[in-house]
Amino acid sequence: MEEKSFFEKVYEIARQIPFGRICTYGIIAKHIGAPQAARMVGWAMNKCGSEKLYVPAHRVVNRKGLLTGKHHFANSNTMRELLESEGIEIIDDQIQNFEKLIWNPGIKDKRAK
DNA sequence: TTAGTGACTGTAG
DNA sequence: GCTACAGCCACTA
Repeated sequence: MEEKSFFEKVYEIARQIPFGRICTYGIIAKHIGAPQAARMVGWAMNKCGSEKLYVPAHRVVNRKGLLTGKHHFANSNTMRELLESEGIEIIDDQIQNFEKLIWNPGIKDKRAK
């Protein structure tokens, strides 16, 4: 069967995040079927940088909307710059209108209420 | 081979 | 409302 690895699933979902939208580790983990394995999602993001895969890790933040993973980018402000270039406002490493920008896998373009 | 770590989340006290 | 603990899977030493 096509049982993709945990990481593969993470990457696939992460790549589905549309422009100007964000997602949380928990949402991705839950979509995979392991809502408590959100830590692995972050670990996968860390690996994706080494694998040189196109994974918008900058669009993945924790449940609070904080850029907890920014430290793993080349520069601490790289993540923020990428998000700002997509029209997302970042203040003090926290996404503004975070709840409105959340994107859920499966939902096409409906803005999360 | 075994043990530890890791960008988190949810529940309980 | 805040703090603390347990759980998940994969990779590295």
